[in-house]
Amino acid sequence: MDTTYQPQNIEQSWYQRWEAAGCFQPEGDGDPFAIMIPPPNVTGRLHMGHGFNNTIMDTMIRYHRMCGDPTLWQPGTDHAGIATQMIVERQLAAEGISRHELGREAFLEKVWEWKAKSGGFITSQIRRLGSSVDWSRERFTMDEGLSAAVLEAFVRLHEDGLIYRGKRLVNWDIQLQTAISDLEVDNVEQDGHIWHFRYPLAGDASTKDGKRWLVVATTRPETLLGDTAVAVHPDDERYSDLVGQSVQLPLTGRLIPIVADEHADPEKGTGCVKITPAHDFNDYEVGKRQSLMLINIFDSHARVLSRAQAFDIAGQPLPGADLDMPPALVGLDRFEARRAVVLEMEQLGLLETIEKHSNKIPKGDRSGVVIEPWLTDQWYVKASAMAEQAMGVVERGEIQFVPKQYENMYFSWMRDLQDWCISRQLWWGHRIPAWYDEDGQHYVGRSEAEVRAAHKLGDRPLRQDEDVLDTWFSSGLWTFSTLGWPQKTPELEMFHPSSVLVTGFDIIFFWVARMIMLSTQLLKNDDGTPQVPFKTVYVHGLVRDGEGQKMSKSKGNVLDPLDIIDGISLDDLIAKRTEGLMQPKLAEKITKQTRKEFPEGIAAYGTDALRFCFCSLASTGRDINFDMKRVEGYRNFCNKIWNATRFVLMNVEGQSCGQHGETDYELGLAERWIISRLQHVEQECHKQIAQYRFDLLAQSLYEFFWNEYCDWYLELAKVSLNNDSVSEARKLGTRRTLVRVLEAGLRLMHPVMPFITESIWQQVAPLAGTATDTEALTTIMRQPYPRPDTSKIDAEAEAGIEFLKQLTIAVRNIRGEMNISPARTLKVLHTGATEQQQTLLERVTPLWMAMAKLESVEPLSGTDRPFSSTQLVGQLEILIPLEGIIDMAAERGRLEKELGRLDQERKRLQGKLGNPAFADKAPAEVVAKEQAKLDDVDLRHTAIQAQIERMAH
RNA sequence: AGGACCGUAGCUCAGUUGGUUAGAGCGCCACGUUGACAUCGUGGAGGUCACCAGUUCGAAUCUGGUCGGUCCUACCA
Repeated sequence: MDTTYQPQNIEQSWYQRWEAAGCFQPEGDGDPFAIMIPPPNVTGRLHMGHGFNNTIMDTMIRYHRMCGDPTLWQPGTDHAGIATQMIVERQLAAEGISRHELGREAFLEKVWEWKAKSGGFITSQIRRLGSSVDWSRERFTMDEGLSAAVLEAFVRLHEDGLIYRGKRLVNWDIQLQTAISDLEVDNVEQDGHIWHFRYPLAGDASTKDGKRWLVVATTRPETLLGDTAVAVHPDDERYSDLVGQSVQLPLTGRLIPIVADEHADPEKGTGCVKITPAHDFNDYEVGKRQSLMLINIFDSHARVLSRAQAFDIAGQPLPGADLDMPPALVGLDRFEARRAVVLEMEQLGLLETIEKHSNKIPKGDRSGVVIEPWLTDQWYVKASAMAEQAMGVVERGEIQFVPKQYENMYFSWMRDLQDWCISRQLWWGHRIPAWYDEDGQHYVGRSEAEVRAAHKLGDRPLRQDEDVLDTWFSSGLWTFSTLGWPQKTPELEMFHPSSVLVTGFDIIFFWVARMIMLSTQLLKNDDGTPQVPFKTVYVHGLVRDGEGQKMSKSKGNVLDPLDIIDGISLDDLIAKRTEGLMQPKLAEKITKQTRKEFPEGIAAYGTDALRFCFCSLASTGRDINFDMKRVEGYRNFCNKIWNATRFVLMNVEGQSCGQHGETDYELGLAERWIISRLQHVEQECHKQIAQYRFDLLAQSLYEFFWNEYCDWYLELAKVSLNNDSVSEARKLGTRRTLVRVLEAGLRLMHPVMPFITESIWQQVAPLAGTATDTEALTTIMRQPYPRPDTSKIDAEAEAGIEFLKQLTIAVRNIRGEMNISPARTLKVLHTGATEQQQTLLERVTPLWMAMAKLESVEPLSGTDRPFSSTQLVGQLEILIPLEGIIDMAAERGRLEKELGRLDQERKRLQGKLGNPAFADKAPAEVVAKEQAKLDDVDLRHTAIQAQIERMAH
């Protein structure tokens, strides 16, 4: 073995061997355990969030597999409709081609080409993370099978009346030329203005204060052209007599009604609101209530139409009511139109004031352009009934959120859920299975043939809907479409509902909620109740950089997990971070910042260290601030494991360590102790995995292996192995324990650190007598996860070694503080041992002498105390004679410092115990505990006081 | 505006049902290499648990408030 841990030498080959041997496929006949991977974008790249997420999932998966459960980790990717189409369009644009020139079919071919080219990238990255997914079951949302599931789901939901088509206001992305859902809109704070306009009253009406106009305020003057009413509050007395009258809409001359509607807030502005139902979501609602006409003034690029289109509130065209737009405005885009309208109004003397105002503007999360509420025909999923069902399963605990607080988030979103717009005006995606006849009637079915047959359409010309479905529609079926639904497959039977979904809170709405709705709607349990997609949702935080900033390309602080695994030079990292920026001028800043953050680039830490780090960060918080120093620390931990193994192997080489079932061994106190500690850590691991506390799992493993096994047991083992007076049976016991505890420890750590544990285990297992050769590949992956054996918990050994540790630390403390060289052996005297301590002391003295490098240990005889530095272990006082060794002043200083500490502690305890309220009301147990503390402090205090006095003479 | 979460050592974070001398890693200081490991060992320094009030014998922990931070939802005509 190398003297240091070199991850690159051990990681790559093992993954291939596992995969080739089929180790990732479900096996066994316990309780099935399944995780469906949140499908990443097929053409995407791995980021830290994936790294984190995969680590958590793989840890659970490997754990359950080792526990013997049939374990499925279902991998796959989604087609990311908008994102992928955008990439390919951009590539075409670079060649000066638009997708429309290419045509739909040729364009889709290009997309498939791109998918073929780049689609394997992310899956190879997942392999590098060590994720033990079942690749033989890999799925893609555009696969035939999953497409069939999408088709079936659409048709069934339509049959159940849960999918409908309608002309409604949608979030229209004018750049991408498609509708998007509410969730794909970001509201961005922006400085703007509010314009106050006069709308002249029609006829001879006037307001109560004698004005011949109403004043309305707006942030979007251009929508004036589409106004179809002015609203006032029903209880607003200022305008009550005007309700039912009209205003004459400037620029168009149209008469529009004054209506009474709760939407108008008398407190705000003048209390009058212009209503543009075809270009504002609130106004649309007013329009529904007041049966107003809808007037659409824009084309799909939000340019003013020459002739605005009128609809009734149901979306039926009112051709007679169409109207010409002011010629000067025709063809202007919405922002040009805004300026033009304001200018015009000003010239007409109808502009009252302009106020500065900051408000939130809806922007498309992909395109970044301002979203236009626009009237279009779209397909919708009805939310209400499904939402109720989806809330029910969570209320009843059929699905549990971990941490529980996310249930609130889920419920609050579900409670006022809008219908989900699922159609997209894209080409890349699942085409909507609807066909139209010449009259515009639509028919939904699994195929054109089915539609024709079902509706007796003969050979009438039909054309299929051009649009595709929202990617999240297919992702929403993921837990069961990947298992073969709508077929009744054995996998579906066995692994659905899946066990746990692991995801960040940021996609609870996008994905989690929709999966729950679609699964409960489409799948039923044997008793007919709705079937959930998973039983638990483990929600983790988002990985941020060391400063707590969100990682993003434009901030230039993204990290690729593979660069932490393999390392990267500063120059390469800068190149990576500044490549393909949306705003090239950021490059300089990013370069500077990266130089500062990683002056040496990033070292190669290996997958296991990174994974251990991710686990250690998986606490319950919402933000995970990633710190490279911690990865380094866990790389060092790997090195520790590596070198401890080297030590064990060196010490058992060529000698028996009980691997052939030998029974002629004896276990000493140290052996019994470490075996006992192993049972504790095993208990802890099961517990922490069960409660999803991977941070505490990591902590337990780290502490056991480093602070107990390495720091103490290995040192104690040296004492046994290097001592001629120790019997061969005891030495055998030591070697046996060294190997077996290591072997169990490797299995314990394997779910978190698959590579190092496997490569070491291959060497250790035969020595522990646990490896079997019955399988094609003998691997730690298929070994049982250690289960604690409580009969091996040994309180006596734990007390003994605990005592030894205290004795040893006491001597080390004196050495440290007195600056006594570790090379110098010391004579130690002791006095005041209780009977129990005396017994223990006798047992551990040989170990103590070796651990603390002592020349002799003897009881203090007579009343003559030599000048000594002293330490107390309970009642036992240990003395290290000072003569010729210690600086008297230093010792005095040390003692006085300790005395001061004890003084304070004594005061605190005396105060507490002297308070009758405490003594009377606190449980006797607690009082006794405090009293014992005080006794101990008193004892120490007296002893140190005495020592100081002795030094004074 | 409403809601959620958070504020613990210089940094990144643990801290179970209230009962510890408030912990870990990193960083810092001192000392230390004839072999498991300097990717190391030993010892040490470092905290008014954001602040205020309350409940309690006892609060980092429970309650209310203040301040600071993050995020979500809604609205801003």
